[in-house]
Amino acid sequence: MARKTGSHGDITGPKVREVALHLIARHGFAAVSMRQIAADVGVQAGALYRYTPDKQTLLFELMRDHMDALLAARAARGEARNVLDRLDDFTRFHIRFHSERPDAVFVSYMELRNLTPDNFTKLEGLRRTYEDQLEAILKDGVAAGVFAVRDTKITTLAIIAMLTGLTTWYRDGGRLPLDEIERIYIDMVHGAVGMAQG
Amino acid sequence: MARKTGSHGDITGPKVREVALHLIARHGFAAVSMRQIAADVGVQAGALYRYTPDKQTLLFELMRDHMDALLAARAARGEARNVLDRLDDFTRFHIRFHSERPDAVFVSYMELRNLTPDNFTKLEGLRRTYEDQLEAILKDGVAAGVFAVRDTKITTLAIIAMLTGLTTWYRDGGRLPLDEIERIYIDMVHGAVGMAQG
DNA sequence: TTTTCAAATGAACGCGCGTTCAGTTAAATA
DNA sequence: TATTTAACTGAACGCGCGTTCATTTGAAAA
Repeated sequence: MARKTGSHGDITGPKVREVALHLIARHGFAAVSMRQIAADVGVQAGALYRYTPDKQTLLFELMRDHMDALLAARAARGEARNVLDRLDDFTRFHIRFHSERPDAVFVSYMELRNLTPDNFTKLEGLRRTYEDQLEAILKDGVAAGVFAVRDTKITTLAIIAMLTGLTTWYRDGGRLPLDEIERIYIDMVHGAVGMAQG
Repeated sequence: MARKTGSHGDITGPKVREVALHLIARHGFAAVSMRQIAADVGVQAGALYRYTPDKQTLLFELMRDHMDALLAARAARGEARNVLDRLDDFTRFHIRFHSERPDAVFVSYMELRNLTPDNFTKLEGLRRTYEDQLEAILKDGVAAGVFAVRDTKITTLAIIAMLTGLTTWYRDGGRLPLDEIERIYIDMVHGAVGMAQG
C-alpha cells in the first residue's frame, strides 16, 4: 500500500492541524506523539512530514495561527465611538472568540513553555499586541474621566485573565446561555474599571 | 559507589519534591524525565523510587499537598465579622498565598490533565472546596444587600481567575510592591461584586 | 566494635519516541 | 493513453523513557 484512494493534501493538511490541536489540548504537547496524531488522522507517522517539517513547528504554527486569527477578527470589527462602548465591545468579542475555540485557547496559553525561545518571542509579541488594544481603551477611558483605574497595565491583565478563565468551565448548552454570561461579565468588567453597575 | 556520605532520606525526600515541582512547572510533567529530576537532586534515577512509587504519584502528591496547604492556611485565618472584610481578607489571602508559590500554582492548574481519573477527581474536590468558600462570602453579601452579583457561581470563578492570573506575570521586586498590587485587586474585586470603589 | 538498617548505585528490561527515506500507488497533466 | 507528480507506506535509525533489582556502602543501633 502507498497512496490511498481519495487522498488529497488539501484535506489531509487541515486535518493534521485539527487533530493535533485537539490532542495537544487534551493531553499536552509533550504527551502527544506524532504516531498518535497520525493514527487519528488516518495515516502513518511518516506522512505527517509532508505537512510540517517537525513537531515543534507544528505546535508553533497552531499557536501563531490562533493569534493571527484573533488579531484579524478583532481588526475586522469596527471601533465604536465612545470609550464605554469600546470596552463592552472588547468584552463581548473576547468572550465570543474564546468560547468558540477552547482547544486553541488552551494550547496557546499552556504550551508557551514548549516553544523554542525564538518562537516564544514571536508569540509574546502577538499576545502583547492584543493586550495593548485593551489597555488603550482603558487609558482613553481614564483620560476621559469615565474609568477609575489605578494601573491600566494590571487592570488589563486582570480583565483578560478574568475573561479567558471562562474557557475552563464554559460548555455549550450549559446552565446559562452565552448572552447572559456576556451580560454578567460586562457588569463585572464595568466594576473592575470603577464604574457603577447597571 | 553506593550510598553517599551525608545522605539522609529526610533531606533527599523533600529535595526530590522541590526539584520535581520546579522542573514540572518549567517544562511540563510529560516533558520532564525521572532522570532529569534525579540529576538535579544529585542522585541516580533509581534512587527516586525510594521516595515515590512512580512518576504519576509524585505529580499527584505535589498537587494534593499544594491544595492541602492552601486549605490549611485558609482555615488557620480567623474569619472577619462583616462580609466586606471577609471578601477583602479572601482577596489578600489568595494573592499572598499564590504569589509566594508560583511553581505549585502553575503545576496545580496546568497538569490536571496528566492526572489519572481517580486522582483528578480527588483534586477537583479540593479545588471545589476552596471555591465554595469564596462563593459563600458572595452569597452572604448578596443576602445582606451589600453586594450586587447576578450569579454567584460565575462571579466566584471570575474573581479567582482574575486573582490567580497574577502569578503569570508577578515577580518579586517588580514595578509595584505587593501591597500596592493588593490594593488594586481589592478595588477591582469590589467593582466585580457591584460595589462602588474607594 | 559488631550488627543492622537506610541510601544509593548502575546496569538492565522492553518500549515508544521523532524523524528519514526508498519504494509504491493514486491523481493530475499532457 | 502515457507520463509526471503528489500522497502515503512501512521499515529502519539511534535514543531516552519509566521502572526494577542485586549489590555496595555509609549511618545508626546494639
